Amino acid sequence: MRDSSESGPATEASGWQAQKSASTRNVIVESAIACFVELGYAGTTTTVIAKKAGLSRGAMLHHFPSKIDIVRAAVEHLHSKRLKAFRRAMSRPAPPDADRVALGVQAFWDHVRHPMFVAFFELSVAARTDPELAGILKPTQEAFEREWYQTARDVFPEWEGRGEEFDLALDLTRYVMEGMAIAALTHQANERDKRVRAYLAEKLHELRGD
Amino acid sequence: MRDSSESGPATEASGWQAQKSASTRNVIVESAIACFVELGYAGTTTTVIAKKAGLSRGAMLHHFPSKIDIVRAAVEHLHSKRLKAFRRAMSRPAPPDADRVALGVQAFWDHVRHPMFVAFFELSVAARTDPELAGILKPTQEAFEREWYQTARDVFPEWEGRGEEFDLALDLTRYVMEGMAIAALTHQANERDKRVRAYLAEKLHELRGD
DNA sequence: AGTCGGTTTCAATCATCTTTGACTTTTACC
DNA sequence: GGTAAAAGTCAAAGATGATTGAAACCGACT
Repeated sequence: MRDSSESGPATEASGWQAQKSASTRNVIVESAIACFVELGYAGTTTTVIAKKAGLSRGAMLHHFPSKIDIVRAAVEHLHSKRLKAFRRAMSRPAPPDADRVALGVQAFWDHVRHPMFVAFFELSVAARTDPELAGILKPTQEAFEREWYQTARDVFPEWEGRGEEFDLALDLTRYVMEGMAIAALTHQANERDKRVRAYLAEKLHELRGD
Repeated sequence: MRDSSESGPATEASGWQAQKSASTRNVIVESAIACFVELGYAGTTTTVIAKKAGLSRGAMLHHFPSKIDIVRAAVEHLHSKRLKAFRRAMSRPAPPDADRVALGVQAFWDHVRHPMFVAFFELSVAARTDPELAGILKPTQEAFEREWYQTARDVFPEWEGRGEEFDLALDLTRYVMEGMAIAALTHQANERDKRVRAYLAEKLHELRGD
């Protein structure tokens, strides 16, 4: 991190303490996310988060007065990181003659295989029967959905003007990929899945008008 | 597992008490399944199950000494009912000139929209981070997967000989449908989803060689 | 310079609540 | 009367949030 010797207009977090505090909060939040992945949402207790973060529970509860505050921060953190990674993966520069559809399919597949997707998935499932969590998650989910559509439009501008086919392509991609990723959480991802992804790419080409 | 000393395959209740006992066990198991749907796996406590079943906890624990026993029975119950309903829906008689592919898609869609799918889904997600539950669920999941492939083969015998396309069709169908159903658990199922299903049916026709 | 007061970070303990499974008692049926 | 079903009571374990206590740090003042 940056040191504080700079005498510039440090509007935020100029103090050493504030910086340390921010860092600690970050550790806590990332520990919580790791717990969602490893232990599930239900198995994630404040005790476990604190242990993984290497703090006492009391210290943690100083930064986040209650568990729901940690969850709130984790959702936010997760969202921004996931969105950034997704955008970067989708809009990775490619040679002009590359199969951008296939690359996009691969990028989406990598996205849903990432632990962050698992964490978000755990939260989504828990939110189905937990209204408070649902209230926290809802805006984030909607934002991500909007962003995913926008990113796709940016990456495939030539698709403009074929709104029907474009929407269908996006919906289809999302459902196949998410269904496959979720199934792969329980049993093992196998060779046949690769074929499904190849088929999907083929059909996306058709929908684009190739 | 008090295997009564009686000889013969009289699994059905012979005595009045045994019959009542079986009936109560059934009520308990179905209450547990309803709880999975309404409250999620984590939210399903023995207290809630007993309340929904209209029994005292003590009475319930007489029939199922521990919570895991209820879960075990619920998984079994769920499996057999789900499998039966799926088979019936898939192999429903249709007029000879009907679009059996479209009917199959619809049947599968109805299947994943059924509360039993939600219950099973909750259990699957919980099993990801709960080895004991995973051990209970694994054989059941594998059995259902086998049965789904077998049922599809029975319903579409003309697909025989096109193994590659057939497998692809089944995988694709499953992933699209499950992905769509799971997404519909959080946000609302919309009109565009209908289009995706229609598209899926169209592509299944292609894969069959129509 | 050096010390004092106050604040921030971290640690530990406590009381409360929930869930679970064991145990005991009452009721109903054969 | 004896046996199974149902109900009620109990202690142990775990999780949460609040409170108290200790250590490090910052700014200010003599």
